[in-house]
Amino acid sequence: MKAITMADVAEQAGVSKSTVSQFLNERFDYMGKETKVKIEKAIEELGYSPNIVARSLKQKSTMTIGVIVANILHVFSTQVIRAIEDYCNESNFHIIVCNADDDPTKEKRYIDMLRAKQVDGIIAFPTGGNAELYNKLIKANYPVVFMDRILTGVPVPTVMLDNNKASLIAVSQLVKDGYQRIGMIAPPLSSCVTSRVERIDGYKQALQKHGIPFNPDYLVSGEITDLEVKIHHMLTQAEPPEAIVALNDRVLFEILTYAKKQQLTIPKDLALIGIDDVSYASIYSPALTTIAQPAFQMGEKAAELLLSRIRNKSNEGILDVYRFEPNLIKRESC
Amino acid sequence: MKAITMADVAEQAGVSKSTVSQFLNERFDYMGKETKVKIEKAIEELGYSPNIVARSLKQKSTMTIGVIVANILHVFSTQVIRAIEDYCNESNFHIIVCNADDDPTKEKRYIDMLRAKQVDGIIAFPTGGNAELYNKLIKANYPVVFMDRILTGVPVPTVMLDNNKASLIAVSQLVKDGYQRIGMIAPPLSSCVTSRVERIDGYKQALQKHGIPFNPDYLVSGEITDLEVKIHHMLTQAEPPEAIVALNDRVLFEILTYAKKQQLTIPKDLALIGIDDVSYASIYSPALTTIAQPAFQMGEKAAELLLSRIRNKSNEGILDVYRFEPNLIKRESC
DNA sequence: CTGAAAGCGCTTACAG
DNA sequence: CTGAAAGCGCTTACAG
Repeated sequence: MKAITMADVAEQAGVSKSTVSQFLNERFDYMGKETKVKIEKAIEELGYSPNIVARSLKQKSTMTIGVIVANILHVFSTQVIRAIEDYCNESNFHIIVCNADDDPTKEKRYIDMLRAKQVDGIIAFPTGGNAELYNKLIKANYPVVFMDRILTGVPVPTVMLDNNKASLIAVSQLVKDGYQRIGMIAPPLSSCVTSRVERIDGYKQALQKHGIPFNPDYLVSGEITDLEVKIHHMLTQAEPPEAIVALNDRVLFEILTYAKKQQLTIPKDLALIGIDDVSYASIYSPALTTIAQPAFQMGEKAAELLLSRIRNKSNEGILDVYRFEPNLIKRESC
Repeated sequence: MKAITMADVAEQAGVSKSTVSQFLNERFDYMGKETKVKIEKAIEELGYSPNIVARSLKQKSTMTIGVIVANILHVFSTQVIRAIEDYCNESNFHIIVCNADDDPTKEKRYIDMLRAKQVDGIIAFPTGGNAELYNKLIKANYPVVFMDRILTGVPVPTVMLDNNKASLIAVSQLVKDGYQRIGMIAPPLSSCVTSRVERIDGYKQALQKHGIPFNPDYLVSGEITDLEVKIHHMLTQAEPPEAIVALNDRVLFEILTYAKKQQLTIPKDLALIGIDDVSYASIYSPALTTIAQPAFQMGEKAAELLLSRIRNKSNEGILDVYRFEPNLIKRESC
């Protein structure tokens, strides 16, 4: 584009660069009315727009943050990003979006580059492989907020679903509906994905609470691609579960795929409840009972935490884990 | 974070800033081996990482681009963004994601801010309300690529689905399946959303091609929230359509909601085919026949076009519209 | 009420 | 093979 700079405006208006800068930053306290008008006119005529890179260099603030998710294609991440973007937009921040794909190497590259580009802070779904790096950032008082995953030993404000409760609600609902043989199907359990670990723990605790002994044959976890076989195995044992909690949307999808293929009738042959309110829950037959995460509120909270950290420059009193309530949406699948 | 600058590295290594800069930019042609080692060591010891903002100011390139979508929550946009991000990541670019919500004012604000932040180029789903602004950018030789929408009079490379063909495939499939009374349901038709206009045109042309007269009562369009009433009206007329083409995923959702509520059996009571391959198409009962957009290829193409524009600084020969083939995925709903 | 000057952290001819 | 110097386009004390 054109290369109109502040110097050009200053010349055109017949004032100094300093004065133009004052004008742009709305420091009008001592500015003559005439001066103001002259500058306004010059800006208009030249079509001047300030170079924010130059400002950023001087002010050490870029008004942009980085958001590192596992994969933007996951609906939860998309919703969180949308909420973050809305919040940032109101505060005149922009967001750089990065997909780490649960790969610590990729995550590290992004963190380093974002830092080099001087973004004012980072919101991350951490992979778990860069605890040390994050700790370095924190020690340097760099603003970081985590989402969905807790890294032990990394003291960062973290926004989480109350996963334990989500499982409790799910199991309780199934019990209430008269089921006793309740299973859970889960993705692989790497220990860094806190939400998964917590949901499984919550499932076990909920069973206990209801006086149902935990049966290891009723808990299946594995890569999405292997799940079909494992589900088959689980459901064809001597005394299979009558009801299943799907740990997340992608597991639910696999169960539904299996159910369709085997022509199982839901909930008669198999009752279902899923954590994550999938888009098609209400139009499925039967409509699917789900437990929704308040993704937008969670994203907004993360943005709020980060921006307040950025503005206050302090690390005080916000090293907590913020828990959000899961919402049961009762439909027809159990 | 720490405030280690190139000057610190230079001092520590006992060389000048220039030399450090040469080192960082891998201009090793004339650099002594010893010097190299000294600098490497200094960087390591100090944990130096260059300030890219400073570099950007000097080089007039930020290695970041802006992506303005209508709404990241639309699945197509999410997929396009993911593809763009992947492509950019390979080329060491970052993306700033913006939601314009089909609001020209919001779009303008984003464009202005992105420009001010000196992003190297913009990929947009344009709202249609800022043709003039875009033309200014283009005249200033600023790299812009459009996605999904054509603005007449704005000469920019544009990535599009062959929407006409998508409708043709849909109608032809329905005809082949023995349906003659074929309707289409669509979102509102503001003239700027090219894809919608083209799909409707395509629908009409396809009917003609198959010798079926166009019946205005079989074409319904309106706000998503009003669609249920309109669908009801359409399907309860004397001789209602036996089959329907859903213009996009959101329309399809409304039709399915209606069908479930009215307990219509698909395809017996109503055959369906949807443009956009929705996530639940394969697990729905019956599985839904859809026409998929190659969203990832389209996003990749947009990124490729933009980056090559950025690198070549020329506007030559790429002012075309790039059309992508829709893919029929035949399932059970028609 | 306004301007001259220094500085943010780099890069880049140019000189030697 | 390396360094001094100017400059990218802003902001910010400070002087007047």
